[in-house]
Amino acid sequence: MSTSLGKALRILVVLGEGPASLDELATRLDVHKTTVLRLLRTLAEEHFVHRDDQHRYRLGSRLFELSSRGLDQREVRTVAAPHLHAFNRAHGHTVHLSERDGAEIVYIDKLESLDHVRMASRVGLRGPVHSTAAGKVLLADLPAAERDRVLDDVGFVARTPRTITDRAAYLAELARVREQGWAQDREENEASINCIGAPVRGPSGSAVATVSVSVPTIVAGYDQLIELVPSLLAVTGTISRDLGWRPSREEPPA
Amino acid sequence: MSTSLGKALRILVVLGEGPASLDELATRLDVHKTTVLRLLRTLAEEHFVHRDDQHRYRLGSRLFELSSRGLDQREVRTVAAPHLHAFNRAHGHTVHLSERDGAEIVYIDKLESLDHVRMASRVGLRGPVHSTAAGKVLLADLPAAERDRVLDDVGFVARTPRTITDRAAYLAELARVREQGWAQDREENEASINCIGAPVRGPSGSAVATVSVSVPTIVAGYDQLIELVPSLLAVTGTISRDLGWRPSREEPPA
DNA sequence: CAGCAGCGTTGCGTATTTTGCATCGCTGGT
DNA sequence: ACCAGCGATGCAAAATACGCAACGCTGCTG
Repeated sequence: MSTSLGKALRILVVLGEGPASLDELATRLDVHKTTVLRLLRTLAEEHFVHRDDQHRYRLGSRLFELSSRGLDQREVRTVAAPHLHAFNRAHGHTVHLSERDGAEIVYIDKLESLDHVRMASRVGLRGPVHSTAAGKVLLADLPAAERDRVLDDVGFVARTPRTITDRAAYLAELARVREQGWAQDREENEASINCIGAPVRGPSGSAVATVSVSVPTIVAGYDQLIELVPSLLAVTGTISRDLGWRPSREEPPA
Repeated sequence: MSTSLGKALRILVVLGEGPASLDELATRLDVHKTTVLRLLRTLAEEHFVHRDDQHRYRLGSRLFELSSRGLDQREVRTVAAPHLHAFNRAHGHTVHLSERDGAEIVYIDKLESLDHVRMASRVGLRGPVHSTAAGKVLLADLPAAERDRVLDDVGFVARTPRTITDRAAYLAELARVREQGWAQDREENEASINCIGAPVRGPSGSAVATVSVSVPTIVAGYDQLIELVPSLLAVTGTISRDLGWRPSREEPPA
């Protein structure tokens, strides 16, 4: 639509991979130097990009500020933060808070594992809804009509040999998740990483976000991970109540 | 320079203040609805902006991802993080890590105070170099020539009645800071907030960043804040050594 | 139930903007 | 001192964004 804006945004994305010079950017994006230069100038004026003494560009402070502001605008995140910290300190595993956006989930908070094995995930990153515990949790809770509409957009690409790639099988999995109140992902999204997730509910009773725990198989086996389920459900329960959820109603009216 | 890009960036800035509708954005920015719509579409395509079901726009996940990446690219931040956490846990006050950018300082990390009184600062925000402890630290360490060049860009605006607004007085203050190895700010940047800061040094011996502690006067008086100086110097010393600084040389060769 | 108001959306002609080229200037290396 | 590499600039051509006017949808209100 707006081509110059599109180019500018792609510049930012490329800079996300690391600092770069004007030339590098022009080459990587296949845009003429002069264009890139001018876009960089406006980006720099607004501090979206920073130009250092050696004419290298990197992401600028406005981006950090906006991100911080945007994250704070999410009520779930603010409410969940202290509980996630406590949970992370208690068990030491990587914890993610995610929301759904169409057929993808987005990490809106992440707490690093205390071991030295770290995951490559990151706040703002997106993942498929069909291969993650977080995705299963959020889809399981959706009214059938909306869920089906979302499923139409799911490509069911096999991320690992264990990924569920069949719509019917996935629906069965969702039923299981709904019944037991939490979801698992046994190396379905990333090889050597297991994950469990449970829903955070808002005042209406519907799932607004998910807390999930990711553990590399070398750190802890599946059985050990499953032992964390009660603890995980306790955290999501607390966060939900803090958000105004009233546990009384068993089933949301759908 | 690039007007449409400029408009798009301003859209992002406005959205930083909170979600908004197409109309609100068009009015606030004084840009025609149709233009805003098209810019929002390209922004949304790249996930810089998110459009929810009710046609309200908010900042999108790409921003969060880029911010997270950009912050990780700063070595200081990664190295400093664990030490800052420890310091924050030990004393409970707001801690900032900042770098200099021209005549301003930029917060590249922030740890919240553990009391309920919180500061309005934020990662990515910028502050004047002449009224903050962080600014004093970073300027004090600069070679005279470069320092003078930076000072030419300092407006010396009075942020509070106590702000140093005189170049000569500021130079004297910098000399004091250089001598004692740390800086203070007694309600010079914000009324009712005192602050102390100390330099983080890189392998070359020059200050690459600052750690500063901000405390509202109602929480602790100046004298109590000063008691933290040894502890603060210990943290910055540790971070500096982790960055490859060798304490042997007393004075950098300048 | 009908009419209305508010808001988002679209197509199109105009004109502003961006673009790419050629050229210049600076810096750092040999 | 020269050359190579890279960043910066002015200008003319052209693609692009712009603003207008009008449409359609949704949710009120009479």
